[in-house]
Amino acid sequence: MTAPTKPPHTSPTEALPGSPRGEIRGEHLHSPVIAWFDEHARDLPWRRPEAGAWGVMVSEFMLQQTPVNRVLPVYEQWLARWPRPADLAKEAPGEAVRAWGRLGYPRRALRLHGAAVAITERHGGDVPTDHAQLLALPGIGEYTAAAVASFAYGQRHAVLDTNVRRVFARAVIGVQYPPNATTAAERRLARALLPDDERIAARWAAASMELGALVCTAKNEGCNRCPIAAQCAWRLAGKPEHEGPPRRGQTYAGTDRQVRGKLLAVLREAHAPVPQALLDRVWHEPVQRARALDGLVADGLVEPLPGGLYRLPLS
DNA sequence: CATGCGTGGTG
DNA sequence: TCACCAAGCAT
Repeated sequence: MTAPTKPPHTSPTEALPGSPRGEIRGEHLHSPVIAWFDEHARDLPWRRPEAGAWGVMVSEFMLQQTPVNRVLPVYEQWLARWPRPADLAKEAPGEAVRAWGRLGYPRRALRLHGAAVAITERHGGDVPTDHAQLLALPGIGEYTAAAVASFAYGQRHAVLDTNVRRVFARAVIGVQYPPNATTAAERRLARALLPDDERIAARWAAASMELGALVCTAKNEGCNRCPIAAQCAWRLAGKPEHEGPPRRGQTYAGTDRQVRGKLLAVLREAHAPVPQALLDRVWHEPVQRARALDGLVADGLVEPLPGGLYRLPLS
């Protein structure tokens, strides 16, 4: 459940900026943000009651690094085809990869399939409610475990995604962007800001995330629409620009990732084993091409067959 | 803890 | 145009 070997911190509120006497527990943020959420929350299918925990979990996998608009149609197909974890667990993993389409990072499809198998075997086919059990599933990390427990089951967890981190960085810390990697100080802050009441905490988690997604965006932030603009430390400081080294951008053109994407696209479209010669056409450079294909096989995304044939994995 | 991992939209 | 970005995870 809780992290085992954490040295006792001094005062949990000691390191909170703008919290001279530790009275910052978020009361001045909760009400306006939740009220804003009640008014402006998007009507997303995984937020409807009928989505259930499985719907929430599928959406969270798909939303890991992929925008909502591209997730929506795939999510609908996925839930219609595999309405319960056991339905997906029965399929070959390659079918999950195929149905993933062009969402990107297809290892997520493999992990979601693996999670469905584990849920079927270990949890009687029901998405576990326990945070630690969620965390133990493939493809579920700190964020997703908290998100499923909070959104699907209404539990009280600090849900710290990139949107929330940005909202906290601005509203509380007073800087434009959060650190590259999530820090202990951010986790501490998120826990300190979590409302005591379980139901309100779950609402707060969704609301603060939505605020970061719709208003407190990375670029072109909409302070004029922000319910906590009056209390925002960053805005009050005159919205200073991010200092320090620019965060490393993700190059793509010419990388193995691009080659892997092209190879997998061929295999997704094929419904019979594909000869090597067909895969060779996607990339001119043989060394990189071979490395990319080997990587896909090593990741379990591609299954090699005798005779130089390849397909999406049957097992 | 820095890297690798897809894809398409956008200013 | 092209760099940057979008609800992370595993290693």
